[in-house]
Amino acid sequence: MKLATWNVNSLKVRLPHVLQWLADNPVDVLCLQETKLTDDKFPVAELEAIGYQAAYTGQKTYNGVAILSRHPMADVVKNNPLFPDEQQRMVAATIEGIRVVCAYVPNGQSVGSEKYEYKLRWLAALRDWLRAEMVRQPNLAVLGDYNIAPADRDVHDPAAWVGSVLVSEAERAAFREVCGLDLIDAFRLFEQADKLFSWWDYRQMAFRRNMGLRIDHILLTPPLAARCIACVIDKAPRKWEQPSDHTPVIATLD
DNA sequence: ATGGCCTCGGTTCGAGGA
Repeated sequence: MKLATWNVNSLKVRLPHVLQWLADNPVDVLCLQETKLTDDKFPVAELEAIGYQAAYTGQKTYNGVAILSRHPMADVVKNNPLFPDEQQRMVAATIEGIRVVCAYVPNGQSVGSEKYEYKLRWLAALRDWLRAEMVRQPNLAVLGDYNIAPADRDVHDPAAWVGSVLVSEAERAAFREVCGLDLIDAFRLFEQADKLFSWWDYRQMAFRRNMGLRIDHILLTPPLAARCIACVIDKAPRKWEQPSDHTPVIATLD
């Protein structure tokens, strides 16, 4: 069983990339963020043609999330019932006995801004909802763009980034609170090389210079962590023409 | 040097992302 997450930064622009990536990597589940599509524009037929069904919730211009699955999906929930929100940032479904949560955590813009406070509130509500959800379904995976680099080793230049949005202490504390529910960062279950990231700015030739952050994560409850035999970041699509600024993360379960 | 680049909406610039 392979579960993956990818912020595609517009599914309209990146549909060919997604189709190509799934042809190369026929994962069981792919969580997408920043689809930026209203539901009437979601490419259901194109995905069905390659064997994936979809649960999705989107809006014009911003945000939008989806779960693509080779297997049937049950109990689809759109957004956090504990956090009424115009912004479409979460979708969940039960697939092959696993509660899959796809999350697009707010960016936060800058420390102390209104959007930053919204990010922290959003994360607190996510934690509260996950706490209840884990009781109902101990096999739970939260995949997505967290917009948080959990530790300095997830940052290409910690000194340059210190205190700024995506790495600030309050954001890291919010991330640790989610992990404190007993959710484990699948990537850190394994020995990993240094300087592996999931996002690079489009500017400054950041990808070529590996000036990145690891902000896309797969969190697993202990029963799933025990089944996890690999977690990798696939840099390949970041080298393709007209890429997303994020690249996929994949967890393999026994 | 506090911007660089990309996407969107909707026009040729501003907002937002990270």
